[in-house]
Amino acid sequence: MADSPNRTAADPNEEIMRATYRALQEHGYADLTIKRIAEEYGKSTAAIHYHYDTKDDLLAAFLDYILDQFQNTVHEVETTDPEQRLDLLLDKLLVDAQDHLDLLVAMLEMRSQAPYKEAFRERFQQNDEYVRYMLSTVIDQGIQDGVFNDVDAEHAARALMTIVDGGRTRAVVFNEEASLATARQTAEEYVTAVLAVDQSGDG
Amino acid sequence: MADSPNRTAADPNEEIMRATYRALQEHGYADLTIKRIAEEYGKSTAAIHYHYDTKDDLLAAFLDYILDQFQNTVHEVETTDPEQRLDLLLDKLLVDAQDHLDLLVAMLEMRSQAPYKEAFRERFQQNDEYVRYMLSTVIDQGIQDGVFNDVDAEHAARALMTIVDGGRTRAVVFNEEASLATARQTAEEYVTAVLAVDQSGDG
DNA sequence: GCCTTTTGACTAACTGGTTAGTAAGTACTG
DNA sequence: CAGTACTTACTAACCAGTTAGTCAAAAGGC
Repeated sequence: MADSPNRTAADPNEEIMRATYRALQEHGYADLTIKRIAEEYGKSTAAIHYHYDTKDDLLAAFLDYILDQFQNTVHEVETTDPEQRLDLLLDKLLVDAQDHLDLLVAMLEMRSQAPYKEAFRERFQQNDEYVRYMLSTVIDQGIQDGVFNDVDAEHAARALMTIVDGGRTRAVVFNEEASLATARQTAEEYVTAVLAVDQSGDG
Repeated sequence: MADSPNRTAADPNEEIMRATYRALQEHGYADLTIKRIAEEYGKSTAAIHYHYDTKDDLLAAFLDYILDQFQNTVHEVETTDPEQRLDLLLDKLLVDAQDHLDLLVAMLEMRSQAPYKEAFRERFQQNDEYVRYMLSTVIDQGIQDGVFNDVDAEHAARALMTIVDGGRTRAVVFNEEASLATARQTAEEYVTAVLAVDQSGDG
C-alpha cells in the first residue's frame, strides 16, 4: 500500500544504503568517501547531501539499516528447545558470518571508531544488548528445563559474546575464516563444559 | 654499551616512536597525521620524512617498536608451574591491558586495517604466533604434568586467544574495562572446565 | 669543509560540504 | 481544466581546509 513494489525499488534512501554497502565492500570504511558512495549511487555527491546533511548522519543511518537486517536474521531462529536454539544462535553469529567477510571487515573498522563516534557506540551497544538478551533468555530457559547448570545467565551470555567477538576480530585481522570455526568450536566447548549439566552418571 | 643512557635519549628514531605513541593516544589512529606526530616530536613534518620515507614506513616501524615492548613484558613471566604460569599469562594479556586502554583503542584501529595493509597484518600475525606459542607450551607442560586433560594444546591456545581478543575488542567498542574482567573470568572458566583435570573423585 | 639534520615554502590531490539553479511531479484553487 | 504554488530530486561549480610528500637552502656538529 504505502510503498509500491516497483522493480529495483526507486526509494532514494534505500538506494543510497545499498550504494553505501557496495562502496564499503570495495573500499573499506577508512577509504569510504561521499564521492565513492555517489559513484555507486550513480548520482552526484550533492545528491547524497540532499538526503543526508552530513557524512556522519549517513553512516548512522547505514548502521541502523545494517544492524536492523542483522537482527531480523537472528530473529528468524524459532526453535524452542534450549540446547538446539543456542546452537542455532551461535551458528547465526559465527557460521553465517563467513558469507559476509568483507562486511565483517568494514564492521570492525566502524566498531574501532566507537570511542570517537558516540552515534556508532550507541548503535553497537544496542545491537549487543539485543543479541545478549536472546542468549541469556535461552540460557535461562535451559536452566529451568534442567539441561543447563544454574549459572549466571547474564554472565554466560557475555562470555559467549566475548568468544563471538574474538572470533570475528581474528577472522578480520588474520584474514582467515578458520578463526570463525575455532570460535564456533570454543563456544561449543563452553556450552558443553560450563553450561550443560554433567550426565556422566547416567552412562 | 651501544646506546648511551642520556636523559631524554637523543636518538631520533626512539624520539619519533615516542612522539607517535603520544599522537596516537591523543588523536587515535584514524586522525593520526604526520603533522600531529611532528608536533609531538617538536620538529617539522619534513624532519619526520627525513627519517622515514613514507607514513607507512613509520607506522610499520612503530608496530615493531610497540609489539616488541609487549613481547618483552610477556617474556617476563617466569613461573614454571603450568597452572600458575597460565594464570599469569592471562593476567598479562587481559588485566594489564586495563592500564593502557587508549593504546588498546589505537591497536584495534590498526588491527582493523590489517586487511588493507600487509605490513600491519604480518606484524600482528607474528605477534599472535608468539603469544600462542607461549600459551600452547605451558598447556603442553600442564598435560605432561597431569594437571591438564590431554587436549589439543594448539586449539586450546587459539581458544584462549579468541577470548582475549574478544575481551579487548569489547572493551574498546563499549568503552568499558568490565569487558576485560568478563573475558578474564571466561578464560578462567575455560581453563577450569575444559583444561583442568576433574578431581571431584578425590574429595 | 663536510656530513647529518632540519626548516620553510611549496605542490598536487583529495576531503566534506555549500551554493544557485533546474526539471519534473504533485496539490490546491477557482 | 487552467493556473499557481510547492516539493522532491537532482546537477555543476565551487569553497576552504587538510593530506602526504618534495626540494632547495640553511643550520649545526666534528
